[in-house]
Amino acid sequence: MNKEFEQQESNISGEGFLPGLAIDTVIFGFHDNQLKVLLLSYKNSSLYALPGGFIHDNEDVNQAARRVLESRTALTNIYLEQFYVFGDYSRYDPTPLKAIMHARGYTAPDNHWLLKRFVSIGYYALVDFTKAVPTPDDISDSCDWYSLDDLPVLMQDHRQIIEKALQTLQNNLDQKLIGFNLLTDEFTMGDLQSLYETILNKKLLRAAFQRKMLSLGILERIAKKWTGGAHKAPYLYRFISNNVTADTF
Amino acid sequence: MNKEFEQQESNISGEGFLPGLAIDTVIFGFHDNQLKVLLLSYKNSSLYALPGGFIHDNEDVNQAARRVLESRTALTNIYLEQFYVFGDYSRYDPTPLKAIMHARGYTAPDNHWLLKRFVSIGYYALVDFTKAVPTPDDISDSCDWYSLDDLPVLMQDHRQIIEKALQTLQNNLDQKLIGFNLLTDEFTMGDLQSLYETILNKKLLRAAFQRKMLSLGILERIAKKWTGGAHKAPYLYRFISNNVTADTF
DNA sequence: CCTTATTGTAACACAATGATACAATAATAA
DNA sequence: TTATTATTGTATCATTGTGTTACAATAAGG
Repeated sequence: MNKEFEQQESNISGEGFLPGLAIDTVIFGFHDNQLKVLLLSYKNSSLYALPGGFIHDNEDVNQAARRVLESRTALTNIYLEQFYVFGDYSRYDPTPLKAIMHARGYTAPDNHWLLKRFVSIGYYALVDFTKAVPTPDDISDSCDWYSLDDLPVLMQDHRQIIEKALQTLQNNLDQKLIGFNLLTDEFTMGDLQSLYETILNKKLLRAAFQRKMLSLGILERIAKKWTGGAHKAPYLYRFISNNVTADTF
Repeated sequence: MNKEFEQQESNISGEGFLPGLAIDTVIFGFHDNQLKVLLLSYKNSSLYALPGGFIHDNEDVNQAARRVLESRTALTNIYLEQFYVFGDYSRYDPTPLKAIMHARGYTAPDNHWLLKRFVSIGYYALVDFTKAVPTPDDISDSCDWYSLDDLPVLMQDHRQIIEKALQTLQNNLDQKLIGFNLLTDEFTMGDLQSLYETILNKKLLRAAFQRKMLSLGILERIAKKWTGGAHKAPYLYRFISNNVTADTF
């Protein structure tokens, strides 16, 4: 697990992995009223990238995505969903990976499996920012949260992947009730509204929002939260429902 | 193009194709108030299958799906959308393809690329039943429409693929306005309602349906249609909008 | 011209949402 | 203690959307 990439690197033919197929995961978190994504930065390189990985030849694709997610966040039972396959030929560009391997002191032969064309299956995950433990993989310097409106320069088409993941999240937010996965277990109505406003990138009417959320019958009102502010204390709520982890099928 | 499979068959290593990656296309049509899908039946076999194919190593994945769609329907400019990647390990079963090749008098070596594990990218398409020209591929006896509620026994997990495509279509029907792609250029409000009822599998109220559709501002009222029935003649409508062909990105 | 079936739409009830208003209430200061 | 302040919870009303019923407007056919 620790020297995973080293094994992949020295495994020139890619034995044990599905060839040409990768997973990229957009892991969303919410903090300081900002939507964040988890990004890796590679050693000896200025490149940032989405957490990703490859699929073992005896492993379900969804399971591989979950493995990637769990190894970068140290969390299990997380909302995770496929959203798009990125398969344009124009994505094919072995130079970044070649550079990474070169920086590691490894010169790959041109027919190395990692330098061939890859099709990437995009997943997005929604995690509790306070619970996730960002964990670099073995070729990364760092694994950290970056605000969506202040992203560093990303490898390949990872920026478009994030953009598309965000669109999917926006589309799904009202239908599937998945926003709660981004909050802590207990939250105020203000927290929830702020989350919705951030994701949808628009202001919502407080009274209507609260009425609608309460009418859904999925919130349990707990206790009051004394914030220290000079005003009425908000209630805390908890999300009540089948703890959907998705994978959809 | 005509001997496409023969080339794939004799090409033991799968040179020129992305390995382990396939496309399956659920092509929907609407006729006789029934939702239909296009299925192939294989020569010397009782197996039915979705139209599918492989991706050339210099071809966009979406383009490959479009190529498959166009070669089975003889249509261009069709609504086509990715909906799910089927990547469970349990899908892996080389026997059907082995049987097909065997029936063709070809005995494949065990390491033949077509007998390895495949991950399949599911697409669905919406076509005008009256315009499509079902066209078998070179290993098929037939390419024909089958009603969704009377499907033959299908290869591998193709039945689940259809089921999932239908769910996606149901979910998208109201949001994206794509149902029109299943009708002829001109249609009555009754045709449209019947289509919606069939896809959603529930009765809709005529007055409310008509009011809503007209309020969307996407229908142009043409002329009246004299059906020969002893009653008021319905108007014909045409769908007005950006002719969305999707691929989404 | 009367019957029949179907279409287009009006009319009303009810539900959902937008918008405004206001009472309730924690802290702080007077 | 009491007034002040900001924020929360919810009532209220207007507007819009949808469910439901009803009915006038026809195309045939007798």
